[in-house]
Amino acid sequence: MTEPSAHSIWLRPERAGRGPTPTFDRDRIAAAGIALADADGLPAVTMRAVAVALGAGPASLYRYVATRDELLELMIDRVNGEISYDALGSGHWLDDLLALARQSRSVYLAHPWLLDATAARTPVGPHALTYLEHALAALADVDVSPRTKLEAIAILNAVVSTLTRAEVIQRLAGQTIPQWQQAQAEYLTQVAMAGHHPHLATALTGQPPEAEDSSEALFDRILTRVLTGLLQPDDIGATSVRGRAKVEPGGHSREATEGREP
Amino acid sequence: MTEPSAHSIWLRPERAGRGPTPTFDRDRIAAAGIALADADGLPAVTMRAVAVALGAGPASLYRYVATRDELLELMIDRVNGEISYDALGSGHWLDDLLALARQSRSVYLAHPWLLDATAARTPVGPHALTYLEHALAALADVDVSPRTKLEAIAILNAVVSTLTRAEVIQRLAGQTIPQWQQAQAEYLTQVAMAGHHPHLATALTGQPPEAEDSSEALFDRILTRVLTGLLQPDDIGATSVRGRAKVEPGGHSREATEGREP
DNA sequence: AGATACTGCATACATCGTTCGCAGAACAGG
DNA sequence: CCTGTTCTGCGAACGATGTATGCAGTATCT
Repeated sequence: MTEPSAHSIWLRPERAGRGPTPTFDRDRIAAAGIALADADGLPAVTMRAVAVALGAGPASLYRYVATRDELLELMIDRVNGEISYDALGSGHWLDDLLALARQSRSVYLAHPWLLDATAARTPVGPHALTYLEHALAALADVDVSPRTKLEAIAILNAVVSTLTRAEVIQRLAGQTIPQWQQAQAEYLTQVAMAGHHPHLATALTGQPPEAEDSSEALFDRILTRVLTGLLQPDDIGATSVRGRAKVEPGGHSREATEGREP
Repeated sequence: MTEPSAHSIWLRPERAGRGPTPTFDRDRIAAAGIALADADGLPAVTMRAVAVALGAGPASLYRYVATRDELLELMIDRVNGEISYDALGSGHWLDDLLALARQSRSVYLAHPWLLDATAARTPVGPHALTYLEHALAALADVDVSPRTKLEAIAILNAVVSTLTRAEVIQRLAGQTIPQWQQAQAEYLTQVAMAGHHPHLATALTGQPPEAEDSSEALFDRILTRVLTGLLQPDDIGATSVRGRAKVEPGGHSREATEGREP
C-alpha cells in the first residue's frame, strides 16, 4: 500500500527524522514566498525565485513541497495565521462573525495576492480550519442546521473577498494609473452611452465621489445585511420573499408575490 | 499618441479592412477554446492547442488576440452569450434577479471551467454588460442608490459562483473519486476528531445525505435570503452596526435575530 | 500600378514547473 | 565504531508554455 493519501501536504509529516537535518522548514519557505508575493505579486512567486531568496538551489524546494500549488497552500495558511480571535466571544453571533470578517479583510488588504490565490481554491490548512471552527462557534446558538451554517460561512467568505477585491482595485486606482483600467472605464462609458444600455448609463453617471461611507462602514453594513438575511430560521425564506414581510403560517406556496401593489 | 487604449480587446476593432481576408474570427477562436475547455478543463486551453484545433499554425492566433488572457476573455464572453433573458420582466425585481441567477448557474454548470476563469477577473465583455444592464433594469424600481445596486449585483454574482462551485465539486464527488478529495475528507475528520475543533466535529458528523432539498431549491432559497437582506432601503442597516463599538455579553439581543414585527 | 497594411506561419527564445541522479550527512542497529 | 539505510541539497536537464520576430504573400486604397 502506498502512503495513505500523501496528496495533501497537511497529511504529510514535515519531517521524517531519518536523514540529515533539513536546512529550512515549511514556515520559512512560506515566509519567503509571501515576501515575494507581497513585493511583486503572485506571478513573482516562482520556484526558482523562492529558492534563491532562501539561498538554495533551484530544485531544493521539492524536498519540502511536492508542487508549486502546495507552496501556495503553505503561503495561504501562513497568512491565515495572522488572524486574531481576541475580539470574539461577544455573545452576539453577528458581532462575532463581523469581527471575523474584519480580520479576514485585514489579511486580504495586507496581502492582496491572497485574493488571487484563494480565488480558485478553498483553503483547508490548519489555520483555515481554526477560522472555520471559530465561525461555527460564533453560530453555536443560532437555530439553523449545521449545513446552513457552513453555507453561510462559505458565502460570508465569498462576500468578504468580493468586497475586499473591490477595495484593493479602488486603492490601486488611487495611486498608480493602471492603463487597463483606464481602458475599461473608457470602454464602459462608451458602451453605456451608445444607447442600448440605459440603466447602465444612469448607474455610471451617478454621483461617483459623493460623500461616501468609509470602507469599513460599507463593509460592515453589507455584511450585516447579507448575514441577517442568510441566517433566518430555517423555515423562513422559502415561503416569504420579502424579508420583512409577515410569514403566513400554512402558506406554502413559493410565489413571490407578496407586498406588491397591483 | 498611441492607439487609444488598445489594452482591451473590446476596444480593438475585430478587423481593420486592409489586408487579406482573415481565415478565422474571434468567435470561431473562442468556440475552439471553449470546446477544449469543456473537454479537458482550462489548462488544456493553450495557444498551440487552440491553433491546431483550428488547423492553424502555433503563432497564428496572435493575429486575433494579443495574449492568452484575451483568448480567455473571448471564451468567457461567448458563453455569457448563452444566457437567455426571456424569463425577465415579471415586474418583481426579486423574481427577475433569481431568473438571471439561474441562467448564470446554468452557464456555470455547462462550462465548469468558467468558475476558474472568472475567479480572478471580472468579465467586462459585451455580453457581460448586457447581463449587467438587465440586472440593473430589474432593480429599476427598487429605492436604493445605484451604488448599492451595483454592489448587490456583484455580491449576487459572487454568491452564485460560490454556490455553483460547491455544486460542481459535489457532482464530481458523485461520479469519479478524485483522490485529493478523499485525502481532504480524511484530513478534515482527522483534525476535527483530534479534539481541538468541537464545533467542526459536530458540524461534520451531522446528517450528510439526509433528505435535502434539490439543488435548485437550495439555490433559490439562499439567493432569496441574500438579496432580500442586501436590498433593504438604504437607511436600514447602516445604523445598526455603528451604534455599539463596545460589545457587552448578555446585552440586548440584536434586531437581526428577532423578527421585524413591530 | 504602386504603396500600404494586413495575413498566415515557421522558427526561435525565455521562462516556467518538474524530474533525475549523485555526493554526502544524519540516524539505527549491531 | 562501523555499516547500511534513508534522507538532504542541488546541478543539470527535459518538456511545455507564452510570446516575439521576420518573411512571403494578398487584399485594399490612392
